[in-house]
Amino acid sequence: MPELPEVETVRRGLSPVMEGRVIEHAAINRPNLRFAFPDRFRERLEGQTVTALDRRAKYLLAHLSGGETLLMHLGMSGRFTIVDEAGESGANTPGAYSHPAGDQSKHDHVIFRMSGGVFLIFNDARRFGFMTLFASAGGDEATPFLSGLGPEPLGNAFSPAHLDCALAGKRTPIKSALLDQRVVAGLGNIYVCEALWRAGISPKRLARTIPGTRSARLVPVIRDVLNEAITAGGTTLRDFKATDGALGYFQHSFAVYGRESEPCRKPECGGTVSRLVQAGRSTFFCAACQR
DNA sequence: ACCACTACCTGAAGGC
DNA sequence: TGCCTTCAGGTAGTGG
Repeated sequence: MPELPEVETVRRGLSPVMEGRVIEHAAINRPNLRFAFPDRFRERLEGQTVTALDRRAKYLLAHLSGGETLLMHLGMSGRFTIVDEAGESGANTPGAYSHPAGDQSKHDHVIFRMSGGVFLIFNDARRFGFMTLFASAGGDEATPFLSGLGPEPLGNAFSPAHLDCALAGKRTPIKSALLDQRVVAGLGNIYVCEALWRAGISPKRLARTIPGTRSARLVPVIRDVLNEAITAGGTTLRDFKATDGALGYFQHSFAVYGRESEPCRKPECGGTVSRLVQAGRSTFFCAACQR
């Protein structure tokens, strides 16, 4: 599910039911997701007010009044659902908040009850997601999950000059380099494929051949594709939903992703989309117009 | 230091 | 119907 546009869609959905509210109860239904939850996780969350909900790359960051920040990653299958009304089964009773509606849904691993009676349900079938806490005062350096990240692709620090520098000398294919969160933070498999198609750059080209005119082409199309996807509410491939259940619709705008053996959408190109595997991930591209 | 590859986990989809 | 294989939006860790 979640690359930057999907995470941003989730952030926008959660923001009104998290910011300024207190985490009254936190149900942690298993000891770990991808990693173990931190010590005393529930106790450190309960009673805290969420002062702001931010996104950094594909991470959601809930800043807490007590000086810690809750870091959340959706992995491949993580999703948040907002449930407004508590079920009839005494959700106000301490200990009875495991699931608001009682319809035990598999893989509902973490449930927050916020002040105002709203439940936030984190469901993650594959458990590649994770949550942890770190000291807010330390900033990005306070957690290894953030400390090595490259710039936000929609921010000012992401520029052709930055890309030139980050890609210089790299012998890995540009496709893999753009998936490296140290180069630029937030791209995933879909948007890298789409951006390379827009820039007319072959995914097989070595990263070190990009600096210069190709970087200058790449930076604006990366911004464009992410902005368009955010506007579309992200991409729904099989199960991504916003917190209110809305489906993303950027998948209808794909030029190459998932379109193997279909015609290239570039006018006059006449090529066919092909698929290859790079670093264990599918790459979709048009060999005719991507050089 | 770089880079490629595997592991982590479940579920959906396709072939037989 | 059911069993088997393959594939999936990510990233930490390992080993060459």
